[in-house]
Amino acid sequence: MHSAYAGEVSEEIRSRAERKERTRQRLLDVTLRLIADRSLSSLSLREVAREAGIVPTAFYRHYASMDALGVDLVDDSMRPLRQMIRDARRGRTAHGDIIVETVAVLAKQVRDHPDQFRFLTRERYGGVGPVRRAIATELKLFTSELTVDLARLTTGFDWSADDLEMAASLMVGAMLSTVMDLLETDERHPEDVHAILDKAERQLRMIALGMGQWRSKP
Amino acid sequence: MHSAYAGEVSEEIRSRAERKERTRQRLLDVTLRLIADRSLSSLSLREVAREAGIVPTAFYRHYASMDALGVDLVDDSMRPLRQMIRDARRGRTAHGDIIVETVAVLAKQVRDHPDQFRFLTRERYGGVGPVRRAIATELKLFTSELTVDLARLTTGFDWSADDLEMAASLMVGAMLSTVMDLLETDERHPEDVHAILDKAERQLRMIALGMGQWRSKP
DNA sequence: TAAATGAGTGAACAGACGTGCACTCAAATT
DNA sequence: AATTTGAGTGCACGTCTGTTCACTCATTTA
Repeated sequence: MHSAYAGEVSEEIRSRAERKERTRQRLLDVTLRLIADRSLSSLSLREVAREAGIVPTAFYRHYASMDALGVDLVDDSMRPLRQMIRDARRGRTAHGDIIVETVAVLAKQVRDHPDQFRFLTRERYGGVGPVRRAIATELKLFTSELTVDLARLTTGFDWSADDLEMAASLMVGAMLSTVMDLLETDERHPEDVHAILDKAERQLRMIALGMGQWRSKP
Repeated sequence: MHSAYAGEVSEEIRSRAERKERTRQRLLDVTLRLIADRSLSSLSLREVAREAGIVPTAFYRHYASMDALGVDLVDDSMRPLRQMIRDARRGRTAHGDIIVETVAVLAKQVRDHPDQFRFLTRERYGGVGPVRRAIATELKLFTSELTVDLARLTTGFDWSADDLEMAASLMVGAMLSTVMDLLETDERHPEDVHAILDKAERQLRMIALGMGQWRSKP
């Protein structure tokens, strides 16, 4: 619980700005941890402050409200998703099945950052206005990244921009469903996880088959 | 606001059980209305009671907690979805495009029962445990209904049960995404609604194309 | 007709909440 | 070395919460 050498293991903190940043990060971390099985709106400012080891009023030195913290948390939680795109693109250049690689990357990111993904999927529609809009914006960005990738894969088939976006959002939707299924699965049942990932692969493969047959309206 | 003839327009209520049922229904109605832009967990028992015109303690005559009310509300909100299946099946027997009919039915149900759909999509992942599980159960039922329909349409192509379920859940996912998009769209912009429905049609059509190419593993 | 039932009342409680205000006291600035 | 800054403190407030308890009184039951 407490290491006698903790103070010597971690770097010394002298700067005031640095201390503030630490506290801010701590606020984000405990919030993410606390909403593992509840919604952000059911979380009180006092509870977050208490868990972060500061007095309620000190919270205001960092955020004007819990909503503001929530919006900030969206940025923070999007990092694993952005990393996912980079990893997936790297996997693409290597030999092997694109779909298998993509699902594998997805599974790894969800396994490594469950709280972030839980927050995003939970608050995507269930959250309060500002948070919901922030997530919608980021996911639209994510979808348009995928649209770019799809455009590269469909050169010569004259897909319309609208159809590319349609296909991309279908894929993103399937992937988000997969994420939520993964998060609701007890990780001590590896066969369940495998079934979910297998289903995700088949779904993406079926969409790919559909794309192969698709012809955009002129 | 108040009609002088209100008492004469509606039926007289004498039975006690009937009065209780009215109050219960009123609790469900005001709850559905109040969470139009918030989550169920951010709603207080007192607020619901106040809006329903009863004293807080009278709430307990109907439900042991807000969670219990939430679970009951899932049943209530599922009615439009069940109606949707029936309507879609009826549309199927008539001449015309299955997909166009299905999307039209979906659009109509969402337009007629926005609060119910909002509740379901909001609390599906964002909600508290019991409500989330209740919704998951009902949606699984919905998906298996669709699986049955798909089985009928794919006779002779020896699809495995697993693959049928995979395709059905892909479709359900696309439809739920459509629902959420519809709910977030200002209904005073009919062209936005049209764009969303058009996208939904194309997505379902693309899945259908994929299914045409699909061969289940033996 | 008399008794039992049960939906709804009203006061009271202990606890949690958000936020205002005056404060401390290192670190940063001058 | 003297001054300013600002993250974090401690207290106080008014409000809202869930839940308890003893109650009323119309409807139902016996």
